[in-house]
Amino acid sequence: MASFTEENYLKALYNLSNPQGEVSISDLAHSLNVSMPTANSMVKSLQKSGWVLYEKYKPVTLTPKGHKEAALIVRKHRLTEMFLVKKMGFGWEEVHEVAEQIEHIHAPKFFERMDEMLGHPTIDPHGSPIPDNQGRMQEFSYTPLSTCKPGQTVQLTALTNSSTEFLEFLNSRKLALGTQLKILSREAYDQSLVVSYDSHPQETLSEKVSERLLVRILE
Amino acid sequence: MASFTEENYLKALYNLSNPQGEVSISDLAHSLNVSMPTANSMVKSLQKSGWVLYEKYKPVTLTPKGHKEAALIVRKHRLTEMFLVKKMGFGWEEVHEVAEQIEHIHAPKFFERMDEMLGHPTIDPHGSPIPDNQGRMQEFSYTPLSTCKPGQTVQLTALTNSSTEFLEFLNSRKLALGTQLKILSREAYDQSLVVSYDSHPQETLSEKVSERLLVRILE
DNA sequence: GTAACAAGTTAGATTGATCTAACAAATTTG
DNA sequence: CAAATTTGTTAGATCAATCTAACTTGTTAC
Repeated sequence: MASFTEENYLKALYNLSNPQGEVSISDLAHSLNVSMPTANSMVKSLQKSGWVLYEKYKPVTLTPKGHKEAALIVRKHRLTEMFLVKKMGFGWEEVHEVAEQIEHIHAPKFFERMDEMLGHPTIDPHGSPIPDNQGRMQEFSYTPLSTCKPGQTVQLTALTNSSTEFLEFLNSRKLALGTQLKILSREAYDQSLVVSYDSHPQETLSEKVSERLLVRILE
Repeated sequence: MASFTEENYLKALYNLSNPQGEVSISDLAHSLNVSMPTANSMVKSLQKSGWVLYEKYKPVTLTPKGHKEAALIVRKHRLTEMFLVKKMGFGWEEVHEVAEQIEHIHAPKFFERMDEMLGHPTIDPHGSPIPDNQGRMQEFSYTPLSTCKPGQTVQLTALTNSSTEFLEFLNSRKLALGTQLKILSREAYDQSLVVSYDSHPQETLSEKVSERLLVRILE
């Protein structure tokens, strides 16, 4: 059984993995706000318990066991976020910190009930996929809005960043998952995009914003 | 800010306090399943942080600050139990362990929402009072069924013990909070009571059971 | 290809929470 | 009341998780 701290390391490794499943000690330490020696010694201990593979001076990779454990923690996190939004009336910008705590609760039935009450959702309130109860996560291939072309119509489907500040920015522009956007033009100088949607005939989105918005191209 | 462990000590002190608000080190250690030296050293550290009053070889008492903190943890525990039963379909015998974990979540709004959704309940699923958001708890003066007399009609209002086993026993006899019982007779030998209620014309309850059932006398 | 820099490691200390062994104080009991 | 028992304390060790300082390895840039 992984401790609270170990669970946080596993989750960080899961989220930081590159396509080869590798994470550097320095990225890990950074992401968890601990020093490199701390991350280093924790990785050694995770290795002893069979959660990760690790060799001196090499990047860390999760074992299948570690990968599944991490995915199930992410599942609990995302189910919780969905529950807070859909069943308890929270805004999508408020749920991260609470979910960060509730994801460590050991009570399978509690999360199974959430899952049922939500009708077995496959994405969380920010469009991120929810791993299934075996820890398998389907990969969506969404396009960053920043790579779309003027004239295209797209639908906002997910975010690459779910910080409170970003979500509050989206709220202020009335941008939500599902919103259909028409791309009117791109400013060559700073790559900002001018778009229209709903009752917003013209709205400018900086590149910083548009690269964090994932969309499905409609036409 | 109290740690997870400190919160458990505060809650134990709250629950174990005698009418003078005192708790012995040995009761505390017992209740938390730690050794006496552990409880002793933790009490010293709780004292340094202002949660308890303590002198060598004397019982421990909570300070007003400690008492309020403990009451607010108990509030989170009992609100959670009620939420699990009323909003998520759990049985009253299943909720203790989950609530034991969720009570440590730091997220005022999460518990405020539970409270609202439940309509500001004053008792939990086992009839125990829920402290208000200032940590004040109203005292009910219920009567143990064991002290009632044949001929009386009473209503089951709370329990002094909420162990899974006891709750499952009550389930098996279809005894729930609110059930009205008529006391038919008492067996002089073992103090067991014969009662009738609902569609149970005759049911025998041992003294061990009847002293854990708290009732309001109707007539 | 070596110097500079970034990344990773080792050593050693600290803190919180726990333990056992040994001793001391308080309480109960014959 | 003195002996026995229970309760409480001190001392010293351990383990998980963290740190800083100092050193080593690997990578990058000229």
